[in-house]
Amino acid sequence: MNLLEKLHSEVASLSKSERKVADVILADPHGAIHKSIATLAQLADVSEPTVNRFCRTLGAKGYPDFKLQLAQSLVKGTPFVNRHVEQDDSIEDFTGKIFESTMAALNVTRKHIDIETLEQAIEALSQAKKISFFGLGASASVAHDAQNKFLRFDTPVMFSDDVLMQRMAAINSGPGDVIVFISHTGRTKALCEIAAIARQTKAKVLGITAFPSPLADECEMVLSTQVPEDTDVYMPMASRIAQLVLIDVLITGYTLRRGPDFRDKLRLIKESLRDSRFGKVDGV
Amino acid sequence: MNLLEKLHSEVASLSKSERKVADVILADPHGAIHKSIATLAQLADVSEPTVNRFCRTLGAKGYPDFKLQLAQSLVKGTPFVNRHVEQDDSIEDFTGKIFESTMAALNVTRKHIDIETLEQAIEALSQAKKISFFGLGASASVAHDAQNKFLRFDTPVMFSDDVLMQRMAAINSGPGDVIVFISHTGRTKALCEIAAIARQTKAKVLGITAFPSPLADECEMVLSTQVPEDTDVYMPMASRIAQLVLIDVLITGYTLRRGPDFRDKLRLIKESLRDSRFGKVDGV
DNA sequence: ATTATTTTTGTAATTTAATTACATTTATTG
DNA sequence: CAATAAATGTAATTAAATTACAAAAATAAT
Repeated sequence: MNLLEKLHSEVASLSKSERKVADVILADPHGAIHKSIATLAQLADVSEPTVNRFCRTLGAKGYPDFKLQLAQSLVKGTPFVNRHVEQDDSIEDFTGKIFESTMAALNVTRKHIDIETLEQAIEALSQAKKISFFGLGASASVAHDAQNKFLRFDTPVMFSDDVLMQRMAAINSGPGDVIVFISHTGRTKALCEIAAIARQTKAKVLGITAFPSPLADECEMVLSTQVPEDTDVYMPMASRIAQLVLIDVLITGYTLRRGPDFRDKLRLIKESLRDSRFGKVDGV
Repeated sequence: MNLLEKLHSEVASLSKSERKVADVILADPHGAIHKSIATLAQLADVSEPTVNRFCRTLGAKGYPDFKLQLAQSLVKGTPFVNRHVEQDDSIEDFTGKIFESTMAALNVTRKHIDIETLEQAIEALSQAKKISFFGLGASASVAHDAQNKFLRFDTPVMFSDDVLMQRMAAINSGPGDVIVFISHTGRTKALCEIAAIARQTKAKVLGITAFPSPLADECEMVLSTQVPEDTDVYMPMASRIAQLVLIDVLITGYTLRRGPDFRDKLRLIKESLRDSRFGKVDGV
């Protein structure tokens, strides 16, 4: 709870003089942060120590600290809150909510990311003989995207959103191969079975999925993207974005691990794409 | 521009002693807001007036005002800064940078989003006889994802990452159809040509792409996702995320526009997927 | 109702912090 | 290598915040 909210909720329990101070501040919080304790005391018609005590009552160390906290609580935005879309939202409303929820999801994912697993995953990828990305439904496009990124390197990479193909590929994998399973829920039966098969071949199995979940159990390494989401009515949105950003992180780690000479190759690929574009070359 | 950003961008133009002050603050901005001018001067090994002058250089009224502004710019946890990944970054470092850059990109996109175009686009989609999503390379997976989302409704939807297929589909489109072109650069020649063809058929052409750009010129409606990015060495990451979130916004608008009875259908689809999963049903 | 006790508030003194004026040093240029 | 301008520091001044204590108000108990 920030200071301003606290102030609102505690005015009732303040003493008479302290409430006078609170009133002056609440009337113009933005102005208050530039007032000295003397000015504020005068405006509230109380003594300076009263203002000081008031600050301490609100949990601040003193008047300057109080102003600091007040200033911080006045910063507008209150972003990163996962608010649900309502039927009568205006376009601005739900657009803002979606962007904010997505950012909130990214924030949560970043905070809970397991660096150790990430390190293992990057290590495994950079030493892989072959890399595969498997996903179904909405997660298929995430897997597709991952393949697209890794296609720029010289390690063989495949992607599939077909259960039979995935099963066959899993059976034919072996030590040194990395198979990445992508799933929002981690509960898709077909994918769990395939992950189990893949593990028996001693291939490295990485899950980008919910934890805990049946799929996570089958994986050697798990990067968790569990994000609280309103999945009842709408479809997974924010969690899929989190998955994609995780893949961005993986590929960045992979690129860095492979060293600078590798980056020259990337530049070559970019140049080879130039002819298909109008002027000013850029990424795809 | 908040104080912290300003500080970052102006360190270069500061004098030697002032830069020492800046360094101390940048090393621990959160700590700085609780230091007195004397402590800070001591840490930076400069005199107190130097700190004071430093504050004025940054546009503050004095030291207390500077602290106030600094406190405010620290509220969001210092995200939203587009910092580049460096060769010797640790995993924590570049992970943080990627997440932050992505969030920064989303923030920029949200701010610059054209609500009017968005409204037109949602209107067009909800009345479409057929919806197509076209993209190439990395943007193909974005288009793929969009198709996946719209497949849950009763409007015919297609996706293609094949230039010939796209061309044929464009020729066979007509009034009432909506074709969405997705491209990071907006400079892919093949896609521009197809967009031009599509327009001649009187189909509604929506671009999710950079503006201004050759592709944007061919589109009736453009949702811009131009994001400053380090595209020289690595591949487009943040801008693709912005495109995906825009699609989330479009589909949310579409769903809301179609009304509550429509949402029951969504629930039916979800239930039909239940059998393919272990326990606790959820989105895909 | 009145006194004792606690709580609240204010006055004045003290301490701490920030700023100003001016001197000195350091860099810059002809 | 002067001469000038810019940058930095010292010391004095002013402003701000806090503390200690006393007075007043409110509450409780007899």
